[in-house]
Amino acid sequence: MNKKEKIVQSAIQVFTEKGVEKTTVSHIVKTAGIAQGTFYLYFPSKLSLMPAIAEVMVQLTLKTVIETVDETASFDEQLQQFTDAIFAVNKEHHEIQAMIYSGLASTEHLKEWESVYAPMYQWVSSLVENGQKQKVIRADSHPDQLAKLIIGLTESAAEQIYLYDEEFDQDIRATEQKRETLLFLMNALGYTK
Amino acid sequence: MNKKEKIVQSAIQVFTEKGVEKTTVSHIVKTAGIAQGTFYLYFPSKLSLMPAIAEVMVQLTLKTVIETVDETASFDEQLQQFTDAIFAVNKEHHEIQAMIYSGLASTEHLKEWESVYAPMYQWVSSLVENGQKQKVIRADSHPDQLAKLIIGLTESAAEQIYLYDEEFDQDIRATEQKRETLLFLMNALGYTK
Amino acid sequence: MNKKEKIVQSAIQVFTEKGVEKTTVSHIVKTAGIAQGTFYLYFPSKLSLMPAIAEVMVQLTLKTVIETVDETASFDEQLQQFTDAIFAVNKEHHEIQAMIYSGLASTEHLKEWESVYAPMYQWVSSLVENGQKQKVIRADSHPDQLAKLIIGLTESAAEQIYLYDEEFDQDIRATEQKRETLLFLMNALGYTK
Amino acid sequence: MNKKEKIVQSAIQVFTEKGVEKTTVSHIVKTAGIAQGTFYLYFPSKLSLMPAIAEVMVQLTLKTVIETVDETASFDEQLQQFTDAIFAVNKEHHEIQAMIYSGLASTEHLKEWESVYAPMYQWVSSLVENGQKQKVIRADSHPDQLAKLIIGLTESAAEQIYLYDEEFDQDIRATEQKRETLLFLMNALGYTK
DNA sequence: TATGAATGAGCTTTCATTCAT
DNA sequence: GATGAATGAAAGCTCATTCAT
Repeated sequence: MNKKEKIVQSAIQVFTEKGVEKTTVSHIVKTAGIAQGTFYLYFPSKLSLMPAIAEVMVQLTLKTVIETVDETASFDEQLQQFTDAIFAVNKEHHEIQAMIYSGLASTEHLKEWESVYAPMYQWVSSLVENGQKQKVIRADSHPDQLAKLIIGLTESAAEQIYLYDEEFDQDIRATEQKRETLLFLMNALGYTK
Repeated sequence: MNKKEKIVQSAIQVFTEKGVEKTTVSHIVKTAGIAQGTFYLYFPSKLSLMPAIAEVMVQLTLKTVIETVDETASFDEQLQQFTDAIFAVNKEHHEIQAMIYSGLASTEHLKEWESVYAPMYQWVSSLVENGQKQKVIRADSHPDQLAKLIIGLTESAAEQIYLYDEEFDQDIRATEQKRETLLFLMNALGYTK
Repeated sequence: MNKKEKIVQSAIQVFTEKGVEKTTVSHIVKTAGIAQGTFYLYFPSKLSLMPAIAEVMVQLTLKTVIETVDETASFDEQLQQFTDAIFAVNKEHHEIQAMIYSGLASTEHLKEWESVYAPMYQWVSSLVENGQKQKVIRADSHPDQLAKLIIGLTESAAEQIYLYDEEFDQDIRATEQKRETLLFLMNALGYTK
Repeated sequence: MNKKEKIVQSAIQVFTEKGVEKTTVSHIVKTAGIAQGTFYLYFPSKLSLMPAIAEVMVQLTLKTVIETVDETASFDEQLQQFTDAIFAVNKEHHEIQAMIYSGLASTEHLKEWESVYAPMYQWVSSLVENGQKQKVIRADSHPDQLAKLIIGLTESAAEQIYLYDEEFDQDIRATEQKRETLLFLMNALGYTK
């Protein structure tokens, strides 16, 4: 792994462990095992890290989604696998989600958000398009529009469990929330097999 | 207005104007017209402001929702007015949303989130319950569950426009997004008039 | 007890519990059960407390000495009782000793030191004078001079045990130190029965 | 001189000039000619300076003692030179003495006191041991015990002059106090030539 | 007398960034 | 490229003191 990747990985790790507000460049470089100054060879500032982290996180999420979803399965099965994947990533990295929000929001890197998140949108958009082609879901909305709403809904549903909920009985509530989210989604898409 | 309220109001104002990262206690107290030390009479630290701000924002959102929604209107009209209200608040205060996320997430005040957001959940839950009683929406999900998903979906839809999108053509895209969100919601709830 | 005395007593208590550096006027008035502003009705500033505390402490020490020493006993017995008394007070209030040092030293109240400490010096001076009159100790030094050295020696001996030593085996080391101090003193005074 | 030494030296200087209560880290770093942040590279807090200062002061005292005392002189001459040295250091740095007391006392660094003061105790203990070997002083007390008492007595005697006394006629009273202290000491040690 | 909320100067401390090596 | 000691602006926070009640 090269130094730049190492910095991003360490940053994700430290943010996850210590939280956003309390993470410093010093912590990150210590975890990465490099010198303070080396950081600035790869990133012009601390804030410029954020898009890189967001990108890695989106890639990780997309990778998890692709690995979890069986392309040969039916649409409803694929949608269920998709929500499972989103919930799984969120469970592991819920701290980072908040960081991406605030990190991107407080910089001038907002414009990069769309391009960073694009592959994820695209994947879901394709899923929706297939469903429409198979005529198992409604076709009166554009796949891109539906993709946005599906992703927003599923991630916020996961956050409600993993970011704000107490840990007690978390798994049970997660299962319930996933079931409800899927039911909600299927209805929203007008699914009929 | 007492000093504590003044601090929270000023904090919201400054955060909205200057952004999260660049706001300091010093800015807040200057805006509030009080002394630096007075801040610490009411809040033990800077981070402990966050739950108070979140509470005010949720109250403001709920107030906007209540004012916007016509209680005598039909369910579908009420749902549309609800999404309008959420989008309107988000347009005005999108910076604060990110702050609440990161502020709450980075402190140990997460447990307060549920109680802070409770009135909002309750309101939507009642709306859903009415819809179910009128038999215009499906009743195979609990109103509380649906409320969570409705709020999550609508707010994430609004954020996609106001937090991350460019300002160019924002209103047009907002209108479109609202329309799609409402359509999505109506389907998700199995609405039939 | 009037308010002024209450302030001094509370100050001594808080200094003993929390240490010098960490004691605030706020702590003192809370312990005294009075309002913040009331403090300044009795003392013009925080530092002006120090001489009052010193005075009380010296009075307390003298009171302990007078109560402990049997006036009808022989000189060597009285000297032993004196060291016992000094060690006893020091054990109880060692924190205050350091405070008096630094508190008086860092103010412009040093001149008051002599008058505050005068009764103590006088008492020991009388003891010495009696010893000289009874011809059990040497008379080639002035009683006042000897009194100063006796007090300085005994207090520093006590401090070595109670201020800086670890608490483990403290009583044993205190006993030993007292014995050595007394032997040292008796020789220093040229005691012969 | 490295930065750490520079900080300690400057701290001693500023404490001596401005007094304990009024010295700030800001003053110290200005005197040292370094940046504010550099201070915290070497000392985690302001209070953690105290043991380092104490150590330097003890070293300085010991250095003065060693330079002043003629090793080839007789025991009584050496003892006189020792008291001269202690009084000389105290005259120069009486402010620091109070600071060491309060600084060490108000922190959790008390345990370090013994190790900081150890070389001084050792030196006097050796002096005493030599006296005992030459049979010019009594040998019924352990040299370490006597060393403690000698140092405590001499320093408290010096403090009585330089810390609390007025400056008027200070030299005369110092001379007198030194003479009395030496006489006291010689008797205490049972000196016979 | 007594109060205690309010003050604000100034403290300690932090940490993103730089630069000589 | 890599280092890490040094920087210093600026942050969070404290607390002796004041004053309207």
